[in-house]
Amino acid sequence: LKRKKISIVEIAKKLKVSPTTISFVLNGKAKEQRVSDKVVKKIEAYVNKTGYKPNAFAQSLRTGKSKLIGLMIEDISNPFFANVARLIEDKAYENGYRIMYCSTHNDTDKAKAQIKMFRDCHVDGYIIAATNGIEEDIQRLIAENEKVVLFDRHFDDLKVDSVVVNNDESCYNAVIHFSNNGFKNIAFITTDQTQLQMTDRLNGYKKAIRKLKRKPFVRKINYQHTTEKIIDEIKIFLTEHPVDAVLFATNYLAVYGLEAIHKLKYKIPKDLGIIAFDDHVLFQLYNPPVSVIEQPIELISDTIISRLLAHLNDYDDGTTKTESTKIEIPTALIERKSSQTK
Amino acid sequence: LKRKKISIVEIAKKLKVSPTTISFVLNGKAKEQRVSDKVVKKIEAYVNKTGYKPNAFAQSLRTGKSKLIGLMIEDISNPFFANVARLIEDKAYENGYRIMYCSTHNDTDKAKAQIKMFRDCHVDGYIIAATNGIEEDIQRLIAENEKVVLFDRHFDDLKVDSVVVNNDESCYNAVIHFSNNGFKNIAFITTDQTQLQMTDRLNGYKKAIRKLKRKPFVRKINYQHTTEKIIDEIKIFLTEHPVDAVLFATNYLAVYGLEAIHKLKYKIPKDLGIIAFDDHVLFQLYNPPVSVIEQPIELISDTIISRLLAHLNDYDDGTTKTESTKIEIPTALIERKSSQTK
DNA sequence: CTGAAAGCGCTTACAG
DNA sequence: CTGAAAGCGCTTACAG
Repeated sequence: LKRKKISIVEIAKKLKVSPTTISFVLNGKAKEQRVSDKVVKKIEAYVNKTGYKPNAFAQSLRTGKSKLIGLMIEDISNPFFANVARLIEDKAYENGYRIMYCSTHNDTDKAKAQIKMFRDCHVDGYIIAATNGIEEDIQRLIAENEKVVLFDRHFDDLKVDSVVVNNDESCYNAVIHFSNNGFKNIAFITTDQTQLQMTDRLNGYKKAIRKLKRKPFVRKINYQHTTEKIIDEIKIFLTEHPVDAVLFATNYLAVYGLEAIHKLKYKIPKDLGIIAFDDHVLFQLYNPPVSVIEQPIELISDTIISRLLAHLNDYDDGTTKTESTKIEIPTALIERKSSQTK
Repeated sequence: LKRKKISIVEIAKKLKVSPTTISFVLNGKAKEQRVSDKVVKKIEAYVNKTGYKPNAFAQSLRTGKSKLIGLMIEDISNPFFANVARLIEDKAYENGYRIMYCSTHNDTDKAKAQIKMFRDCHVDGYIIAATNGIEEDIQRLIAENEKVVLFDRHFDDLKVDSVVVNNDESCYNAVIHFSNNGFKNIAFITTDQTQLQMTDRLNGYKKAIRKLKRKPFVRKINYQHTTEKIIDEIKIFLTEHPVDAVLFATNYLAVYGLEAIHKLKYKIPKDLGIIAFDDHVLFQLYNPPVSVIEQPIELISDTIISRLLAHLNDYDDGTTKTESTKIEIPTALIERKSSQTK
């Protein structure tokens, strides 16, 4: 019942040429193999007419390449990851690659299982927003000469491509911006996760506070807690400390923070200035609009996929070998109403 | 450099059995083929020790099955679709299937291209939240005996499994709930899209309004407009009509609506009652919390995947043939503060 | 109870 | 310029 797919051998018979010749034409080796123009035309005409597509399983089995890229992110419902995923997918497609997704929700076991899964699927390359505890697994991939690009988070002592933003400097600048706008007691609300990108953000905050000779106010929230509990914790923190500005280390913490502030009936920015790390559709809609440290998603995505493609092409050449490197991309501080002069 | 994957033939040599026997054991046909216990134990021990996984490309090439399901949704950043996707993926995994995603963003051309793409990838089954204009493409899949389950939207005259909620009745009930809580002039804000699930929602609203002998207030918003424009349009609609309650046909319209209401400085529910179709994390956080028509995501996901698996198993049997049917799943009206007695 | 052999649909050295 | 043949790693009739 199922429509039988036509094979290269059947086309060969019909066109009275060999499968070899067809394969050459299909893979752009017509010139190289000096296939006659007449034959090329004949084959191309037939393929266009019938819409013949080679069986990808047979190709992968034969060549050992899957034309598949494994993309591991934290959470597809986070707009940052959703957008990066979409942009990477588009660019990958243009280059003949397909994407296999997965979300880890910061679960180390899930991440480890997923890497195994990618391996079992013979992906040609890996793009990974790492969780804690998978350093060894990534180390193993590299040792086996797999093509890997990390992003959003990186490991300091791993010889691997990584694409990150300048977390440290971004937070430093945000605190200075608060200060320039008259805010004095500037707090930092972050998660209790020990991933490098989070500790970098904290370090940037601390550095600025030291520079300003101010008192630091840091609250680390347990990410596992329920929404309600997180909101409560932020409320309590804000009432117990004499702060007049808050830098939130992630967009979701800021969403919860806005709710806490609303419940406390604090006015933004009069009672409390706000900046969030990472944009969110709400921050533009909110009243007043919320200032953010914006990550340049397109540049990040382009950089990731370009690096990976470079490595993937290495493999074909055998001669060249792209060096692995850490690429730091600058953020932009979008100054909306929530952090303007009191 | 790349770690060479071990093959079934090499294992066969090492274990001094035939590849056939290993294949039987791996595919659970040991009993059926009366492979001796001793040999089964030997093979299983080796497989567990080495973590051998058969090459999926070779399997697919040989069997003609990919163990892949194509999942087409509107937008992965919409929490409804994100959650459905995650639940379906989990259930599919348990049954040995992997998922290939794509988002259509309601673009007919993209949807058509994606169906082709799924075909080229030899997916065993299709789960589709249809856009307009792909009725023929789905019709063609069915004609070719592909396994298809539609969800969220359906086509009336297509003989295909579809899993939808009772859009009509849900909106009817929401309007009646407004009325029972003392709201009189109840508006419906929806999109200008003509998909069946949207027109069903409108019909439910109209039916209730007729039943209540009230005046209908309907505003259809162009979904292509910018966020700012949509908010403006809602503001204008609310000021120009004497309404005291609004039922929003989608969660995103309600998010924009809340912003419009905020700008108008209307109090909820005193000045305006609110109900949204489909939940959203904000609606629980909002002050006051927003009543919603909740779609039972887990039941929906389970139903979709169960139906598809049933069809997929049909194919193996050859004898049974699961009948296609439309399954309507009831929603629940979550009564939060925003629609309570004025 | 077990194994040798064919074949899924490609690509690629190799021969001419 | 073109084609016959081997082989990627499986599964499955078939033979014993």
